[in-house]
Amino acid sequence: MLKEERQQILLNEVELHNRILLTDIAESLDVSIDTIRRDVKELDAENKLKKVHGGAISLGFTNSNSRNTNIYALEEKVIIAQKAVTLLKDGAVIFIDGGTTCMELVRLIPDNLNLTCFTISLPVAMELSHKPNVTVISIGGQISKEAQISIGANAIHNLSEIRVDYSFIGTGYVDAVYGLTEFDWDIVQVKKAVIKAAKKTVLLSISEKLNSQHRYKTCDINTINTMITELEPSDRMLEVFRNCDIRIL
Amino acid sequence: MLKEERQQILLNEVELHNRILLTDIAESLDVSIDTIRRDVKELDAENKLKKVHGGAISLGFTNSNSRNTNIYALEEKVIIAQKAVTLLKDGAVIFIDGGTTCMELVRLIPDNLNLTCFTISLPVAMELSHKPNVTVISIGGQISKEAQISIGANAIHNLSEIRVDYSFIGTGYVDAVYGLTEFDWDIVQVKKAVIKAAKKTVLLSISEKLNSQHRYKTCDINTINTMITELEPSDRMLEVFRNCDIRIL
DNA sequence: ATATATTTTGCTGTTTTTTGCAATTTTAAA
DNA sequence: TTTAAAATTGCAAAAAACAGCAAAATATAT
Repeated sequence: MLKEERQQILLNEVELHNRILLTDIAESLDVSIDTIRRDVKELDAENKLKKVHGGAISLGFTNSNSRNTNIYALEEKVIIAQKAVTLLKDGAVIFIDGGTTCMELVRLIPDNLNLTCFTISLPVAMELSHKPNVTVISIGGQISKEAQISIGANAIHNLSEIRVDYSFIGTGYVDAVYGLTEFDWDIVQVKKAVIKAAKKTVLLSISEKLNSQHRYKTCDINTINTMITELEPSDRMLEVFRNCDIRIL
Repeated sequence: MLKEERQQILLNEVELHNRILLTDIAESLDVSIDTIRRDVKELDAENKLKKVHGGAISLGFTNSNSRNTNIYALEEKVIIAQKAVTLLKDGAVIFIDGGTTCMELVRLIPDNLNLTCFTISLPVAMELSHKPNVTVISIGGQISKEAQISIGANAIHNLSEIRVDYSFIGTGYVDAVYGLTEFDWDIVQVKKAVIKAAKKTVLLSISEKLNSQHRYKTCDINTINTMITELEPSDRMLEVFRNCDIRIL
């Protein structure tokens, strides 16, 4: 295999998942980890990606949620997404939030599934548009440069005029007592509108975010109808949430 | 075997597989590896492929795979985009259409320029969101899978409520007599709304599209205030347009 | 046709690049 | 703090590139 090939595969993987683990790539390409490490170092020097401890992340991703995002959590997010797709019924009308976990959900939507999807996220809309049987409706508004989602009064107004079966949302922080919270005020406002626009709200959150909180509150925990984490529903970490009238997958 | 023959086989292989290994080719053509090495060196010098350690890769290898930049008529589109950026004034409020030519315009927007940009295109919105001093507003609506732009009643309604200084638009076909035309009815409707929303409309079009027409009409040619092609304004191909009260760049 | 020049090709030894390994240092998580 | 994973460094083996040379093939001139 040519070096260029390998590096191209690296870039594709980074672009696809926003992040890679050196060990995973080394194993799947059957080369030593040192080789991958050197490749990543070169690509970083060429400004094609950003090297981080243990892996690499895409450039567009560096400034966005760097502190909020753990490159190791890819597997967890895929597990969550796999659970979430089981909720999708043919012909459903749903909303999909931005964020990497929701993005994994979108990638796992089977090609034969008929859906109508609303979203505020530009990357999600782009990815959805490749699904042949999904009708995509983008919610317009001012674009948040960090999150690449529509925010502001216009987005909220547009959301006020729709009603979907399910909303699949992410959150910055979640806690049984303080509910869903965010770092950013504008994002909270949009999320509130998203929740209001849905008959049922499904929260996708890696366990790492459980029992954490921040400045601004999106909603109480019992506003959420279903919570999906990568943990087993019986995990004792989820005990506090089990008393909140939430279905846990 | 003739040298030219061998080099043509090399190029075909590169085109077909995007990459070749010198050892493989040498073996399958039953010549020494040095010969292949020399061939590749020549072809590289002629810019027919790119020589790398151990083999060769096709010229578009790095670009085409990572970014989906359509290299078709790229040169011309960059020239057009360069002319278009000169129209951008600090603090302007503009609309940018979808399409590869408009995408090039976005890429050339200088980082220090303050702008407010409306767009119906998902890729344009994504690219714009990387510009630090550009406020991006995405016009929502149903997403056209082919064009990756918002179409439909909602998009048109949203456009009806804005008024920008300049609209930069592309078109499928343009003709002095038949005006701007498209293959797709829905896209025509959105473009009409875009033009209505702008004080001045700037058409970006490669010369290849001049004097071509299709089924559905967006607008008359004199609705356009400025037309930008990659040709010199004095080019005789533009003569027919010069009588239409259009500024030609 | 013959001799000469030019190009092409394969071979040899040398240099460079790539890659994997081991020892050590650094980093980050418990 | 402790500990495990990851990064770094130096090194050596293997693969590839390179330069120079000579033989073979082709072209050109006499």
